[in-house]
Amino acid sequence: MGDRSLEDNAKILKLLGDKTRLAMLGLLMINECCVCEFVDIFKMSQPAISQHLRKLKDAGLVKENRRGQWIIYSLNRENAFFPMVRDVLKHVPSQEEKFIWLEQQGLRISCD
Amino acid sequence: MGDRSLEDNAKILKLLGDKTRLAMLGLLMINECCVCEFVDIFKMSQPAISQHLRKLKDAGLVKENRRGQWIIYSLNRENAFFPMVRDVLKHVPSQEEKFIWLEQQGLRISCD
DNA sequence: TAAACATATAAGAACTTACTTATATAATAA
DNA sequence: TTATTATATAAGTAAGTTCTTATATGTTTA
Repeated sequence: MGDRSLEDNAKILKLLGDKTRLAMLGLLMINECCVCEFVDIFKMSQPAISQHLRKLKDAGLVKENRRGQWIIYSLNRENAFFPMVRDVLKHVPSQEEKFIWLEQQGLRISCD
Repeated sequence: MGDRSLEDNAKILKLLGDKTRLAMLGLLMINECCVCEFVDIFKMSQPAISQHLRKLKDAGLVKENRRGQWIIYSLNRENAFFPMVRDVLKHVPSQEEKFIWLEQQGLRISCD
């Protein structure tokens, strides 16, 4: 039965069902981002941010790339569930203002 | 900030992030359905089913209609998040086989 | 090399979730 | 009216989630 696939979909949706992770994905849809930027944006402890990113990485939704001392996270557009995530994010308010705010604070690290 | 709306989106996605509720919505996208049919389909206790439906109803995603002794649940297509739910379900395997199975078992109640 | 910075991991606490069993409510049928 | 059927609610429990603080790892800079 196709219930295995349904279950996989549900797992991805559960990951999206947290406002921090949903916003993270919204941000990554616009641009890659490093951990310390997420910390500034969400005003959340660094371990809390790391743990959210770990979940997204374990699901294969994001990938990491070390750039010097920073670890830059980006969307994994090859993931089987990426099309669903993209479609979900079309219904979610744009997170662009958060990048703008980051830039205004002089806290921007990763540039495109 | 638009974070209130983001949070609302996340709440809906959290509801979809459970395989039983996700399948329920997939079924309701095809046809309305009563509680006892859900019980047969998911082979789950009646209170468990009722509690899942309650959450979907509290979020405004489904509505109920009494038909005699049965309470028939259907999608609330007027809900602000319905378009997102519809788009999500496009990425989820069809639940139609569950209705077919129900019919084969002679357990179908609600007809369209 | 030592200090500072960026990130990850571990352990634990508070809260939430998804069941369970028992019981209440409402409609129908005998 | 009584029994049966369909559904909801309540209370309790086990497991899961999301933080916290403390610490470890890896990189850069002085």
